Amino acid sequence: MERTYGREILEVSRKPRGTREGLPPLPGVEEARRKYGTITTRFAPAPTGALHIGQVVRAAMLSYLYAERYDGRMVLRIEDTDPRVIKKAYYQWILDDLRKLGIKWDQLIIVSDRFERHYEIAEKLIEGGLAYVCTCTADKFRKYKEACAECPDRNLSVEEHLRRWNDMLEGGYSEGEAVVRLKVDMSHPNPVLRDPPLLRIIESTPHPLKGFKYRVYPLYNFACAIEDHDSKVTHIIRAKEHEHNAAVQSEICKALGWEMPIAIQYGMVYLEGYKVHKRHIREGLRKGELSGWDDVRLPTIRALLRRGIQAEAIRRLAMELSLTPHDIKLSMETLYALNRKIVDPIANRYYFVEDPVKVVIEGAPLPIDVKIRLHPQHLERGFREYRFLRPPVEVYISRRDLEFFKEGHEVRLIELFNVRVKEVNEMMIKCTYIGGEVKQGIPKVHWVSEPYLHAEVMKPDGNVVRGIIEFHAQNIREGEIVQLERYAFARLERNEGEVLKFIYLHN
RNA sequence: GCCCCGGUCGUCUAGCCCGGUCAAGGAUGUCGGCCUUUCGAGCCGAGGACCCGGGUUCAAAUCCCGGCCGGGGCACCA
Repeated sequence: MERTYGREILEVSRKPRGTREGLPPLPGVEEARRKYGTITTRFAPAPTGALHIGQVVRAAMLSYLYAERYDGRMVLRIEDTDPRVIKKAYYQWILDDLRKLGIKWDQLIIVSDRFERHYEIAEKLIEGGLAYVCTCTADKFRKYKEACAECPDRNLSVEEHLRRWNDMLEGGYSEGEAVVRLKVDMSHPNPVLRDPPLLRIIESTPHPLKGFKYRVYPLYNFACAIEDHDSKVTHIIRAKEHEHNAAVQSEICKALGWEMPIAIQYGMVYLEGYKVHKRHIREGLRKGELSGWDDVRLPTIRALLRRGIQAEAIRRLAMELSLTPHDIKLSMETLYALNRKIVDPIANRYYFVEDPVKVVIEGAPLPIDVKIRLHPQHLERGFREYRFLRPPVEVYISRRDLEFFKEGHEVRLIELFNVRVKEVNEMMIKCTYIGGEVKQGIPKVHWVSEPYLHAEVMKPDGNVVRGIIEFHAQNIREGEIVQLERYAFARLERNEGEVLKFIYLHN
């Protein structure tokens, strides 16, 4: 008798193997639709600087893509609840950067417009005995927290706390002297749940939008709970640094009888070779080491766009990364690979020669006319045309290609003709013409001839490479991405007439 | 110290919930070849991973326990 251990019947055919098609499903979509009619995601940055790739590629992009996929809504919320760390300019930057990435939102909330609402909720919680005004110093409270002890204020009457709350609003307490806390449990195993703070006083720094109008400001968790609820957010997508915040928000919701949205905390995103902390960036900016938030050395959206990274590449990257819970070390190479495929068909080709070396060719059958395609797969875009009338024929090659120019060796000047190297010295290379037909098996080298233009390419490390570029490059529009053949893809940032200034994209 | 999360090719990811189809798929990078008047794109091929140890089971990448490693949090920041 044969015994089979395998399943005898292949019941359901399982999910297809291999590449995932699009985004994995979001949990709780059907339930959210039943309850709220549609799903709503949100992206809630603080205006503390320019958005960077790590922040955007998941939190922002996936919030948008999921909203789009499920035909839901996306809320963009500016978390401007700490006037000490935010700046006015960044509000607009956030909107601009997101728009350039093709991210569209259905509702924009500036949290500072909503403080009255926050006060209303705070008062409600205090009235219900669910929150209280604590006058411990931060230090002192930390001690209570460590000891799982309640602070004496906690059990004062509701009337007293209401009085204190009023004092907070009216100016009876100064910065640091009072804070509203949610009454949870001072001996909760998770320390963040031991009566977390909800609102605090900031009176010495004017708010960039509201000035000194308010002196009581909500903390992140309180603002999130209220704003997510009021704008009917069903799915929160954020990094796992917020894991414990989800628990706090859940407690706030519970106290208010609200339902907590589904919170998905994805793993940390580390960018290989970058320091993404805003602290580092601000420091570099202050010291003048960085030219701005769009400095090419930075992984900010502004810098990436400036270099020529396409919104579509970031979108594809987001799809690829999705919402996995483990930490990842993201390599820029992955982004470059995606971008390269997008940019390759659009980028016209030009010859750029870094650190030029002169090549003099004798014996060429003049005149010679050559037409070089702007793009190898798109003839319709036209040509770069050249005419050599009188001897000697002179071109420049890149010093990097010097290795091919050994006496007696043959080299093809791409799209021009083949030469044999006669003599190499410090100043120049002398060659003889040996035919125009494409010859296989010999090195092919690009070149630039007179009249040429000067070009500068700013590399990702901030260094500038200088060289010469063909005359036809003056047709490149500012902002256009081209391929400097056998060198790199680059974006023309400025055409200064005599000098073209490029930003290096990737090879 | 306390509270949490996670560990599949170098990297990113599929599979894990519902154990067998997985001697683990895709992408990227690497190497080789083709194509191409680019070191780009495209095409073909190669190499490359289930953290470790127990347990459950006929069968474990998948379930359970322990360990190890990585990460986050313990702000009157977000």
